[in-house]
Amino acid sequence: MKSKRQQIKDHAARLFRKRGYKATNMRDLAEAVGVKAASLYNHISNKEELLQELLMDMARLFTESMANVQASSLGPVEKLERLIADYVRYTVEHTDAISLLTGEWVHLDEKPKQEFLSLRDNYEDGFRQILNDCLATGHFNKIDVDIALFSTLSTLRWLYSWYSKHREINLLELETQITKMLIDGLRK
Amino acid sequence: MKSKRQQIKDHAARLFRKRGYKATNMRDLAEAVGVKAASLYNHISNKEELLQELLMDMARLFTESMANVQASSLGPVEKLERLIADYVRYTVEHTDAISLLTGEWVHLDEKPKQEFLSLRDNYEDGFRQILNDCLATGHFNKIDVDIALFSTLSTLRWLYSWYSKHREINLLELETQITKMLIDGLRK
DNA sequence: ACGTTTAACTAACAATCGTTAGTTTTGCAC
DNA sequence: GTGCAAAACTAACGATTGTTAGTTAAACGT
Repeated sequence: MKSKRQQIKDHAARLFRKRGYKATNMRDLAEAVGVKAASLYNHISNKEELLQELLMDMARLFTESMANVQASSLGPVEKLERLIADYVRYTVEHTDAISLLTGEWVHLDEKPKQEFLSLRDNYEDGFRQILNDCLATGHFNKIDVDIALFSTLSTLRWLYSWYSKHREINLLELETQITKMLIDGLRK
Repeated sequence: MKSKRQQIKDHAARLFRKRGYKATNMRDLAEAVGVKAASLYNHISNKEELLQELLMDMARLFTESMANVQASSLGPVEKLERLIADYVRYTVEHTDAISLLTGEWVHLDEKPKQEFLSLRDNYEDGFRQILNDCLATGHFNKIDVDIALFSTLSTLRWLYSWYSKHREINLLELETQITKMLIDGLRK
């Protein structure tokens, strides 16, 4: 059974996603958990800690994913496929928390915000590197690597919203489709 | 010279984007405009009206774009190209307001929220229709139209954030690259 | 120059928020 | 059953918020 702290974090993720961090108050969060507001503070130290942990938990997941891929001996395209597959899986498994990555980090205090953005930048750099290796194989269209990176990450970052309306889809099928979409593109 | 009301809306867009709607207070907005908070109410009726108008102004732009494309006699691929070109142009011309489309609409009251989402759904439906026509020409990979739609719109919706870090790029060049990226995809 | 409208200001309100203090209840070790 | 720690509760605080009332200054047509 999940710890009370984790239950609070789960409900927080759902509410932060639905109404935004700033518009979510501790009394509503408490009600969702089934408790009075003051009782939350037996398990957490403050509101921002919740956002901080939710974001950092996810950021660490992506950092791990990147480290594993980079340490592997796969070819560049297989590496790209692995990154995409991880992203899709994280999205399916942590839809609410993942959704916070897009916009809610602006509400972090300066220090944790920089920490978060730093991890995010590292991930992007790793992604760019691998994408660059892919383009260099000659099996891809000549396209600006920054544009390709941005477009790919955009699709992945929005996936949570699409997935929320298509929960019935199979994880593997989703991975396949997204990979095909991103790597093969539209035109024959 | 811009009306005071428009100046307020411009500053609101910038602040709403930077800190989020809920985290932006009327005193800070007033200071940005160069006025005391109470003075804002000589030009606007309340805070939410600002968000509402900013979002609706953009939504109307997209509705127009779609109507024009649909009324044209272009082929499906040209229609798609036109939609993409419009989106890119709007992003460059109204970067701050466009950025609000992604997440800040959740803070609208129920009625304007439904109105906004309705326009958004109509746009998506129009886009899906045209994308479907494209796929039917046989010059594209066989791919789920919902996935293709989602991926395409994701890229366009995130464009503002990429553009903000690459302001030096030429509008036409950006249009070309994005179109190429989205329509040709990565692989030869 | 004068009167009127427009828009600025000061001050303060009512509501809401995150959080703390102090107290009571719960649940488990023995 | 008793004692103790964990976690719930009530009540209230100080700060911040959007907004209004009432007043003064600026701008403009005549």
